[in-house]
Amino acid sequence: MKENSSGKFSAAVNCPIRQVLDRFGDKWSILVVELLSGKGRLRFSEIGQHIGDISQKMLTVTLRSLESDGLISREIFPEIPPRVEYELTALGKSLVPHIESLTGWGVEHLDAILQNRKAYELRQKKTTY
Amino acid sequence: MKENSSGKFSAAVNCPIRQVLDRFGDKWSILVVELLSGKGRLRFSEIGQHIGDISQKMLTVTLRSLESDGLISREIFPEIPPRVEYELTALGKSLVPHIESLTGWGVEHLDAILQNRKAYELRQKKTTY
DNA sequence: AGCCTTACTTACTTTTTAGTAACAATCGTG
DNA sequence: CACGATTGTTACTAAAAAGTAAGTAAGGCT
Repeated sequence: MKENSSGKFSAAVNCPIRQVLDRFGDKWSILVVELLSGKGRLRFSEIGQHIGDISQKMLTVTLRSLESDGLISREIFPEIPPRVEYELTALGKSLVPHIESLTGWGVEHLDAILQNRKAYELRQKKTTY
Repeated sequence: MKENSSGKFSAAVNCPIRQVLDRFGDKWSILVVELLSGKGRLRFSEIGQHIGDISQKMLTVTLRSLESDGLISREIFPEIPPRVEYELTALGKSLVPHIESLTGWGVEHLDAILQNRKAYELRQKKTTY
């Protein structure tokens, strides 16, 4: 199953969906965007505390890539101990409703999905036996 | 940075956003849903050809998990060689607009993001030097 | 008898992603 | 003069995701 060699893409290779997924398919980016959307402006440690189980390393990595893409801004206060505050840029804010559209669907249909999964498992067991 | 022990979740642990990400953060699921949304009903090999660079294994895995969640249906035709056709269920179809909302944003802002990235790289080089 | 087809499955390897833990920088405080 | 506070970085490790390649089934065709 190889890439087709025509000039056009076969509905998938290098399509915009992939680029969005490559960017937001990671574990923390969308979570940080949503958090900053709800809380406004937060410092490094506050984001970590709100998320609860993110490591310092991944928080740094995630914030850097969001900053690099222009979705959040980073302000350093020259104090000791250091203080750094993050908030969504206009671009970041423009993304929020689209995330919430998706998570809204998730909330609405999560129960149905879990029930489907259970039913599927049962079907598998039956036919295996 | 540990999970907080209060009954409430700190805006993130076990929140719906994570469940959606856990489900659709993989490389192929959303792609398959979008494809079936556009093409209607497709057989296994056709999906593979349209996507272009998915392995048989990952296509099977992806289709199984989508089926298990009730997002797609699977019909086996008892022929030889075998024929199996997939299409979105009502639940799967209900997800499509939300995906397209997100990818629409991606298309609209991808250039800006790429430019931001470039500008960020340059800033890094300057201050490192 | 051997090859073709399609839709898988399985075992194994590689790649990617994330976690852990220790260290750096810097100044105020006890 | 060690310690704490905060925001990181770095090296190393573990785990998850994905890729590769070979095998399976079952009947039709030559």
